[in-house]
Amino acid sequence: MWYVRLTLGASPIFCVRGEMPVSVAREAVRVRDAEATRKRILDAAKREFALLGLGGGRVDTVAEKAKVNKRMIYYYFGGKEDLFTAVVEEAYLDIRRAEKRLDLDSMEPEAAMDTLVAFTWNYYLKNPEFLTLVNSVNLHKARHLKISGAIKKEYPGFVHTVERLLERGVAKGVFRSGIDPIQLNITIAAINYYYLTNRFSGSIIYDRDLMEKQRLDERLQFNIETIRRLVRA
Amino acid sequence: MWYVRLTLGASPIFCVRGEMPVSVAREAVRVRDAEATRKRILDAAKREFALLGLGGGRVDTVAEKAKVNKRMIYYYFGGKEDLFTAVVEEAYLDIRRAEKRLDLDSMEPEAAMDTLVAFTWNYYLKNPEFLTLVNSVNLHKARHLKISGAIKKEYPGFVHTVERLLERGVAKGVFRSGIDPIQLNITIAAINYYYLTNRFSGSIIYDRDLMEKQRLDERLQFNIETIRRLVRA
Amino acid sequence: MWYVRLTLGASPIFCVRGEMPVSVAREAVRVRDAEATRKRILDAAKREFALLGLGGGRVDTVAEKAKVNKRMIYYYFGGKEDLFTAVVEEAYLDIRRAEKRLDLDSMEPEAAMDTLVAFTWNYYLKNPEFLTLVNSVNLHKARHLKISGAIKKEYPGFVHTVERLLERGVAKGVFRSGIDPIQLNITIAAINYYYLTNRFSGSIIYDRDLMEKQRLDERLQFNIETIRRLVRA
Amino acid sequence: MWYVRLTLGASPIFCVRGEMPVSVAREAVRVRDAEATRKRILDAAKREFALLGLGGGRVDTVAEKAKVNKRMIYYYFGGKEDLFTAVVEEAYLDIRRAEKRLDLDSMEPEAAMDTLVAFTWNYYLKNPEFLTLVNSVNLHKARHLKISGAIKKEYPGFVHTVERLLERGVAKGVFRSGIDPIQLNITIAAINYYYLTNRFSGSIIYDRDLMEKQRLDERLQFNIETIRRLVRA
DNA sequence: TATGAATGAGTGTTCATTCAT
DNA sequence: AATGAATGAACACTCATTCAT
Repeated sequence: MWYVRLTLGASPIFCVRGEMPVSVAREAVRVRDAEATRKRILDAAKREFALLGLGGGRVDTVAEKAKVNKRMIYYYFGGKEDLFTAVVEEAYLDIRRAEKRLDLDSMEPEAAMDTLVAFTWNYYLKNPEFLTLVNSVNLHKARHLKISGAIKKEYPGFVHTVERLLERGVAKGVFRSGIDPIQLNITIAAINYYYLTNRFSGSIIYDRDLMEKQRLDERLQFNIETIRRLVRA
Repeated sequence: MWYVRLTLGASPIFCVRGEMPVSVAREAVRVRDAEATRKRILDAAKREFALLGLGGGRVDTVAEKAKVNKRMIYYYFGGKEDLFTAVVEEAYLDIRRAEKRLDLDSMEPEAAMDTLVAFTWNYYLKNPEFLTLVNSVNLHKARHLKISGAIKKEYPGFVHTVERLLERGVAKGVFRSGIDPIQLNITIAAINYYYLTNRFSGSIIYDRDLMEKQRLDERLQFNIETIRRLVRA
Repeated sequence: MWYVRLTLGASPIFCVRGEMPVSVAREAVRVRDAEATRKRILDAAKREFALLGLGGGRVDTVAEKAKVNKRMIYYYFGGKEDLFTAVVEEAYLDIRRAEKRLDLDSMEPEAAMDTLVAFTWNYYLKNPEFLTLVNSVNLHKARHLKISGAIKKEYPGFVHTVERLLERGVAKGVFRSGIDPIQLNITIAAINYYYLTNRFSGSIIYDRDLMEKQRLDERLQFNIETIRRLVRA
Repeated sequence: MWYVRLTLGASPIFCVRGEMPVSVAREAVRVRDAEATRKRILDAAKREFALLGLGGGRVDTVAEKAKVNKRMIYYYFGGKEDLFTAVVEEAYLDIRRAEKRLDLDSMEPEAAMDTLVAFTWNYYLKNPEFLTLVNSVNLHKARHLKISGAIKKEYPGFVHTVERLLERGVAKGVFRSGIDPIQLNITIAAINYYYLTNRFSGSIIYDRDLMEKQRLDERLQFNIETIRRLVRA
């Protein structure tokens, strides 16, 4: 669509519009890439919401960070809350995709368990936005998680993987029986998550820089040991 | 406790105190009371910030909840962030005060350890605002915690208590040696905290109501067991 | 002057301009017009700040007077102080533009000097906002003037004009030599400015309506005479 | 008056009051000095309003500066505008009192005229608050000056002094006749006032520090010369 | 698909002023 | 004469969202 606007000084007088002749369009049209724009918005939003939460995050800032017109956020996502929902969904699917790549089924039970703990630790360490996003989700009572069907489909598979892992360990005689895979799963998440999400208050309370390289390595070992002792026969 | 204060205009002259006779208490009248107003604001703010975070919490709502004029918040606390700081400080001191009352030093090491886990669990369960406040503090990189000197004074004592507890267990031959009290402490907090703070997302992800009475009891037992196995010789 | 702009979406393609045919002008329609909105805000702000000063002027009132949404003031100017800065800059440039049109260089020195005094008087008389704006600027120690580069560029030219005027008068033998053009300039401004800016207190103090037509004419003559006597050989 | 207040914890229960027994009063009573308090408020207010104008000046700040309870301002002056009125009145009377001390009547006309110009210059230079106060008064169309009767009584005397001075000069043959004493008076004020009140914008516009010692001396000489030439026969 | 301009309801904060003692 | 606590209206400024092109 092209426009012809007639203005008197700075005041617009009238305006007509019509179809763009092909020859002009060829030269004038800027490359527009819907999927890339959507992705840029989503990435920017993840950073913004991770940094300031849903309440503190600003639509304007997201638009700036994504280098898109603010209007595009509404075009692609509908509104702030929907954008947040999309960010959360993507974050939850991302970690699940990474977990899938672990292929725990093909490892020995003990090694698989250590691997799972180490993976969780490293994922949280390298994707700290995930932690604050999960906190934000829970601050709002998971209202933004309920909507998403994709997540519900992905997660049972994961619990099942841990269940199989426990069963294989019991069969091999290295894990004790009767451990609830969900409780275990929560505990693995907990010991990694808490240390990192509360690293700021922790560093003050315990008067110790929890993010020093050596401290981090220590913590991972401590957590692996905690889970080993929890599951062993 | 009652007080009699003799003042000349506004200048205090002297003050005595004693037990309140019932007959007078009956007639107690609400008048201007700075300390009570301050407290009402602080309580309302704790609820508001716990519910919506620092970014989402509204000064107007705090004033409404506290039934005070909005201006009073600025009169007593200076501003929103300072109010949040005051809320956080009080929350951290509250849990510390409760911990102190446990008197772990007078218990056998094994019982003391179970007690500590159970106390942590129950405190979080009954004071869920504490969890969201801590999350908010960390979302803002503990900026609001740094200022407070009172907190820094209180906490080393707690770590020391756990340290003594571990030492006593080692001496008795029931705990293994070489456990870092801070790592242990973080783990105890983690396994209780994570389950409760992420109860909403957890209930969806695991398709299980994590807040059912029986589930809660189960989790406490699971956590006690986790720590027992972690520390035992 | 009219413009025809061809745009593809929002991207300008080409633009031509020419004289406006009357028939089209008649149908002129108000549409979205950034420049006009900006101008309306600036005009309203000038009136508001001139009336009540920077401290007393209200952003809300400016928005009302300009018939724009209050948000637009922040959109176009950033904030109250920046708006004031813009108002001040425009006011200073306006008087300079008017001074330029005088073309003192083409007049005989004596006439040019009288003209300059009369111009200053009449400009202040017809643009009383300028006087209060200058007062406001100085109340705030010219903080809002320092920023503007455009003003600094414009003013040396004016001093130079007066300098040339004095030189021509000296050469012609009608003005005495050794007069500092800046001191002269300040005095010309002073005798006109003071009478008008302090017209309210003056009318009370001297118990005389300083703004009566005859009084005003008298004052202009008095001022012309003052400067004549000051510069004459 | 003394008070006995009974409080339960922090909540006040009841309160009685009575006359202070003399023996206690002797020791407890703080010196209270109404006139001194009033003066402190007035001084603080003059500084505040001179600095920020009526719109920008804050009652709180005045109270702080005066080290009195804010309530006292209302007790002594009624309100902000009344306080401003009082400040303005005092400022106008102060300069009149100083002018009176000049005793121009006992000097030769030429010397008296120079003295008047120099006095005006020096008074403005040493009391810059007077200049901004006058500006503020006029910004508000002298609304705060109209009320005051004391001023109206004082000022005619001054005009009369200048009138006599002119007459004496004419009689002596050193001043020309026909000069309006009010116009002269305004001009004397103007050339001193404008330079100083607009010192900030002037220093930028003319790219010259108008407040340098030498510049100030120059200006005074320039002004004396201006008036000499204006009045001389 | 993309954009600059516009909006109304809020958001933290401050103001001059008054109350009760 | 003096004070600390309290108030409501207003303040500058920001928010998520929509309009018109």
